[in-house]
Amino acid sequence: MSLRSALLVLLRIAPMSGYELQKLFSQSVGYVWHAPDSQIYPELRKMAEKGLIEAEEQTRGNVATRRVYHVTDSGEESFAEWMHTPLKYQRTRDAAHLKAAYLESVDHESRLAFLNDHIAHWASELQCWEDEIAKIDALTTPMLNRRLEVTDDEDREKTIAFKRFAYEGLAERARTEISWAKRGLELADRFAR
Amino acid sequence: MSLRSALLVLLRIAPMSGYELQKLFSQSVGYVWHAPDSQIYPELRKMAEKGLIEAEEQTRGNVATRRVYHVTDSGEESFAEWMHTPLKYQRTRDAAHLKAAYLESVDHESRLAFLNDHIAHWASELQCWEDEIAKIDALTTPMLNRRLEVTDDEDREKTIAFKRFAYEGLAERARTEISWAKRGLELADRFAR
DNA sequence: TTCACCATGTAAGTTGTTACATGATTCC
DNA sequence: GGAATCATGTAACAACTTACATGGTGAA
Repeated sequence: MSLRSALLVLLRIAPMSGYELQKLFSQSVGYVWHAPDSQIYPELRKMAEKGLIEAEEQTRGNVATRRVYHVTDSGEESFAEWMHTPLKYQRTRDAAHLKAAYLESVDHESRLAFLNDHIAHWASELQCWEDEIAKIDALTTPMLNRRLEVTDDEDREKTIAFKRFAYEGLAERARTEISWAKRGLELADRFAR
Repeated sequence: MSLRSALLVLLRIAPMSGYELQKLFSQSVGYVWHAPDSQIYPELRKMAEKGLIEAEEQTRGNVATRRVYHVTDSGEESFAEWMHTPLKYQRTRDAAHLKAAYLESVDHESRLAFLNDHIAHWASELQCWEDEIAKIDALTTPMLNRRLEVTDDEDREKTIAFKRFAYEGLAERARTEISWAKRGLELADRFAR
């Protein structure tokens, strides 16, 4: 049910269409949660059926319509419930570490390729999160600013602080992965002929 | 297809039945990869159909049978191919960080509960990996020892080193999550009344 | 004989991926 | 007129979860 929570979270910030949600999911927010449009539209329909959100149908031009969803009271309740419910931590499924455990069975070049890929992947994620943190500090995040507009003065610092905290955690994880893989490169060099 | 790879990896160490694989998946190995029996048995069947593994049927007592699978040449090839193929890093879906970003919307106690849960979860994972590393160092890991038995002397150090390296990465990640959540506790205290 | 463990599955449902499908609007 | 973007979906499949279902073996 976490796609539902992710959608609720975003719609709470501002009413949006499926298309806009999908765009967010393929940009910065997408690095925390991602879903393709084929999953978003049906889920929005289901949420509307359950009364968690409501659609306001807008006509674009003469024919096209767009559905802008907003969170209902029942949706707010559902969000609060999710926030108060302990997370189910599911079992790890970590292909990278599984592979790493068997690197002795491949040649030096393949080891380097694997480790450099790992570094490149996490470096790009890190970049994304550092950018996001910089934007939070500069107050140039559109989504955060929209949220702050409807936030009491006294709660603004808190809102910003936890947002930053979340992204810091993601950045730290990326750094951990990078430094691990770099140590792997050193290890690989030790076993190179 | 990574369940397939995980099964191949384990069967390469030693021929095993589905039951034994399932037990490994719910013990130490299960912290790198996990799958329930309902997924394992059908997958083994499919792999046997494709010729990646072969079953040796053993009768237990008078009636029961157990199928001990071993990796075929074709399975070895498939393993090698997997090792040489770049990983597809899929998009993050991280409920913990998603929730963390909205901690300002709940009360102090709920914040503490969330963060302490996070710490407890990762502390238990960390414990598991540190134990595993200690066992690797003491050469008391049954699976690793089985692998070492069929490994050339010159490759043993390498085999041990990469295994340790993999678990170190998992341990470091757990430590990162714990220290992040601890900073979260400090942050929560700052906003407590 | 009862309990822990060995052993193998099916079934239904949810979630996520990939590919396909369509058409409108806006700006250059 | 064409390209980028807006906008909404369906279909098929793959992966994973949860619950159910069955029965044998071995040791106290």
